This record gives sequence, structure tokens and C-alpha cells, in this order.
Amino acid sequence: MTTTTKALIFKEAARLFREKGYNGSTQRQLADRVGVQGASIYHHFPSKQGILYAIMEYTMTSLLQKVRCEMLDASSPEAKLRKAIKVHIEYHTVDRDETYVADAELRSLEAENFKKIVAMRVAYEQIFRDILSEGVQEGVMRIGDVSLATKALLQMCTGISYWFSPGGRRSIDEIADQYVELFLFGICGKLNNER
Amino acid sequence: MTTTTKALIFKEAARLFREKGYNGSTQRQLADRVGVQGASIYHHFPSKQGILYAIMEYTMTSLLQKVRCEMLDASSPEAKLRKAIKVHIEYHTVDRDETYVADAELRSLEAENFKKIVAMRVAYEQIFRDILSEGVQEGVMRIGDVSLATKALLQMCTGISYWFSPGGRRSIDEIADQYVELFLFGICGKLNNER
DNA sequence: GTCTATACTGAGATAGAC
DNA sequence: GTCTATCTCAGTATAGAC
Repeated sequence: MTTTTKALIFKEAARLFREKGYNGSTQRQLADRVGVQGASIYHHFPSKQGILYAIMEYTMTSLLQKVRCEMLDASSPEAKLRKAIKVHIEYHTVDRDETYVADAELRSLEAENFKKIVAMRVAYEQIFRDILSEGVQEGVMRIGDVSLATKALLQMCTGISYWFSPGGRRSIDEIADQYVELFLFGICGKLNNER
Repeated sequence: MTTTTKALIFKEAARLFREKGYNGSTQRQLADRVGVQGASIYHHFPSKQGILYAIMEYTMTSLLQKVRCEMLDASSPEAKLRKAIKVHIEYHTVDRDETYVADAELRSLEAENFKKIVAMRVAYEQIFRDILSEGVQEGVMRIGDVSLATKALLQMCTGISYWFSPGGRRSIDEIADQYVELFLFGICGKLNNER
């Protein structure tokens, strides 16, 4: 994707929506950031809602595709889980404006758009739920409630896009590794292992 | 707090802001839910922003007070952590409209209000960070990055207010217990312990 | 494809009677 | 303490020239 005006609107909209929220952002603010007049936006997108939907749809499609792709050459549930978490976190740090918006602005979608995006989110969560279920069945994971654990995991990881900044203390890889260890072994689990 | 009109406005505002977001909610919608005319709201609150701030301030004050109170008669870091997590989750399920708003609408606060609430949030996070640090120092917890783990923990637990509903499959206590176990031992930790 | 100008609507908030 | 009526402004979106 070269930096066409349309791509620039997309990117700046994600940034703006992230900062001020969808309803807290205006077309004029967006136009200012892009460096065009407000009316010009309507040449590229049908409406403000259309921009939001484009961001959400693109982000969820990418996420689904990336995670599914990683699953192809992973065998054990633990290997799958490690890869899935890593991909999730990587995408949530690299495209963190878009992923933040996709996560926080579900309620700003109109009915039809809402349905479509929710379906994609359900499918995405299902991937993680399936990995955990498989781990339980194979006896390598012990989970009281798989759905609960799935929610906990995803919320924990998604939250990274709330505070992450590229210049920070920790690299993306370090963060991902720590989150994987945390979810697999907890903060006391490894100590027991050593006794 | 008896159900005065002011208390009703407060409660309905939390519910409305949770559903539609602060910027997506209007004074007229709020007035409709309360059952008064739009103008009447201004007898009880100075502005829409004033309502948001009242919700945030009250919620953070309650949270801080509840957790600090529980810490008084807890000795070990693990006991403290268990209690703190339980209180956090309980409050995020019982007053889930208010806590959701307090968590999601930080960016909708005006500069002065923002500063005050952020200071309270920092103090709140610090309580959890201190517990984890203590656990590491005493050798009962192993954590690569305490700040990172604190964020992961709080985001995981706070997320409950996004999907919890009182009539659901799991009780508050069950959820809290599972989250505690998850954070302490992970999904593989306990298995290692048994070998 | 971008502009200027503007239509139209709904937002937060206030005035002043009761 | 609540109402009716209304002000004012900012929001999304469109029309039509260049």
C-alpha cells in the first residue's frame, strides 16, 4: 500500500479515533491531520462510519489471517498457543492504533457493521479457545473454565496496545515472551516446579 | 444513598455512558432515562463533564478505599494478592457500569479532571505493584518485570466488567477464584507441581 | 481529486416561569 | 426542583466549481 490520500486518511483516522474515540473525533480534525479540506474525505470514504468500518474490517481480517497462517506449522497445543499469543501481541503493538480502535469502538458501529465485525471477533476468539481445549484434552493444560481463560488471556494481551510505545523500556519480543510465560506458568507456578 | 434524583442521574449516566460512550451519549437521552427534562439535570450537576467526573471520582475513591481496607489484615504477599484481586473483581462486577466507565473514558476527561483521576489510578496500580514486588523479594513469586505483570493482571481483571452479567453461567466468586489461580499458577504451572 | 461554500441537524447549555 | 422554550455552536454531509 503506497501512501495514497486514501491510505493516509485511513491511518490518521485510526490515530485520531484512538486518541479521542470515534464519537470524540470530527471530520474536520481528521481533514486537518491529513492536510486536506473536510469535503475531500468524502471522495475516498462514503462517511465517517465508513472509515471506522474499514479500519475494523481490515484489522480483523489481518488478525485472523496472521494467526491462522501461524497455526499451519505448529503441532502441540503449547506451541500453537505460544505462536498465537506472539502474533496477537506483535500485531497489537505494530498496528496499535488500528487494533486499539478495533477493540474499543465496537459499540460505535451501526447495526449491520456491528454484526459482521462481531462475527469475526467470535471466530478469532474461537481459535484461542480451541487451542486451550486441545491442551486440556491432551492433559498438558489444566483450566477450570476454558472460555473464562480465553477471555482473560485475550484481554490481558489486547491491553498492551493501551500503553505500549515503541521507544519504551521493553521490546515487543520481550513483552510477548513475558506474557507467554505469565499465562503458562503464573507468578508462582515455576517456583513449585523447582522444588 | 437513597434514590434521589441526583443519585438516579448518576446511576443512569453510568449505564448510558457504558453503552454508548461518553461522547456518544446525549443529555436528552440521559434525561429520558431518568424521566425528567434535559434542563433538570443542570440543577444537580454543572455539566455533562461534571457527571462523568463525579462517576470517575467516586469509583476510584471507592476502589482505593476498599482495597486498602482489605490490606490491613493480610500478612503474606500471596494473601494480599488474593484479597486485592477479589476486591477488584467484586467491585468490577457489582458496580460494573461505573467501573467500566472509569476504565474506558479517561480520554474524555478535561485536562484538570484528567490529572486528578490519573493520579488516583497510579496510586491504585501502585498497591498491586507493591504486593508483587514484596512477593519477589520474599522469594515466593518469580516475575520478570513487575510493572508488566501488574498491567497484565489489572487488564485481565478489569476486562471482566466488559462481559460480565449477573445472570450468567458463573458467579462472581467462581470467576474471582479462577482468575486468582490463573494468575498465580498459569495454565501449566500446577501440572508441573504434581509430577 | 481537491477545493469553497453552505445546508441541515442535533448537541450542550441557559432563561425564567411555576 | 422541575418545567417549557430557546440560544448558540459544532457536527456530518452535500453542491458544484476548478
